Amino acid sequence: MSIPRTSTREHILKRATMLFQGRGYNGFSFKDISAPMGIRNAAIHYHFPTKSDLCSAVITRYRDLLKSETGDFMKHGGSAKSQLEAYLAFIRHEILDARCMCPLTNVAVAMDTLPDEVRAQATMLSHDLLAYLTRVMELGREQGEFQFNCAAEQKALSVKATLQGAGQLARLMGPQVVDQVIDQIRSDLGL
Amino acid sequence: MSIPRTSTREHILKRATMLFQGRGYNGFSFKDISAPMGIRNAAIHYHFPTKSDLCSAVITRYRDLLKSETGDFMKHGGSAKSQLEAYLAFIRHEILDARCMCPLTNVAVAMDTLPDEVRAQATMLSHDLLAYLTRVMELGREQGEFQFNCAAEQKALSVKATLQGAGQLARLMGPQVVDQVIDQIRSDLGL
DNA sequence: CTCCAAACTTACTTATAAGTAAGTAACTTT
DNA sequence: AAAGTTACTTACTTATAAGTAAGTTTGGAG
Repeated sequence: MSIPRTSTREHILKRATMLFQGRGYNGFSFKDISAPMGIRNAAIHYHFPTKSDLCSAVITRYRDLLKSETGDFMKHGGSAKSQLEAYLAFIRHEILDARCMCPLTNVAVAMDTLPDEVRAQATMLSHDLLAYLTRVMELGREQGEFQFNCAAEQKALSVKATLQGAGQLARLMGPQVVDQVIDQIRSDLGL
Repeated sequence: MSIPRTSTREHILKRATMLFQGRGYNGFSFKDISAPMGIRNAAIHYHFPTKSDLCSAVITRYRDLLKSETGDFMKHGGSAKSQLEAYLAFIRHEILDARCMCPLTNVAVAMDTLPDEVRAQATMLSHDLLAYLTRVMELGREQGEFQFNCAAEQKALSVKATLQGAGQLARLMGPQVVDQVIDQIRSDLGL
């Protein structure tokens, strides 16, 4: 080889992310990554010994992304409404443009067939995400931007659940579902 | 063989339903059905020539069940609140007791890897379900039981999305998630 | 009693999956 | 310049998947 040695690993991770979030753990194989890249399956095994390692890395990466995007808010607070809108825009983009789902969806579905490590990473992601959304809800209510009368944790859970469902229904019923559901979330928060 | 000839087909369908709703299309094989039943894979192929036929039958069955449970209400109306509660109880049972998801979840996740026939059945199920929930919302508002200020279709969509998400999050974060999310749905309807 | 069809089993094929071992080209260090 | 390390490839193994063809048992109809 000659051209882009260093970026192969990143390339693999990106394709694995698309496939994992787009089809689920059992819905893709190493070939789906290697063939379009013009490499061999063994090259993937070199960077990620097992499929478990590969998919764990996908989720870890997602967690890292989330952490870097929300770290500031988690520490110092800020506008809850703009945080929520940013997260909604991110999810909207993943569903409509990338045509993929939150990793939690894919893990939940295949739960019983997954390696422990993947499950463990997903559990951590779920807690990261819920902690973040809970903080957003909490501060949003304090700041008078959001209105709801239950625990912030419960509201965060409900919002996240609704967004998870939106991704699914969009695939079956069409893209317009996403904005309808997102509007309903806003409306239920008094926005 | 000697014992229960006639019920083999039904037995296969029941196991396939559990597996399909529990692990997704790509998360189980014929062996997962045949081995615990003490039969051979070929026996499954006798009743359902392909995996596509089998999974289509699973969804058709689910649609038939829904139709028979909701047919009366769809034709003559009735108490929307009791209809909603019945549906919530059904979903709650599937998640907590049967530990499985709505077929729509599993189809949506594996969408790009599924046979056309399975996708088609799932699309029909999604419209059946949404039509039903829309009717429930519509009548519930007319009867003064529910309160919301958007189209009944949109509210139904949002409720369904939230329930889909509840099933996923329950697997990752624990069973208590389900009742929290369901309570939030009630609350958002003014119940 | 015989024949026949329903409901299987045995035995097989073909395809694809994840994973491994050994070899190789190129850059890196000493 | 020699030796080692990185990043692969080739070639393979083992397991499992869906699906098929041909044979076998069993209960019932004529």
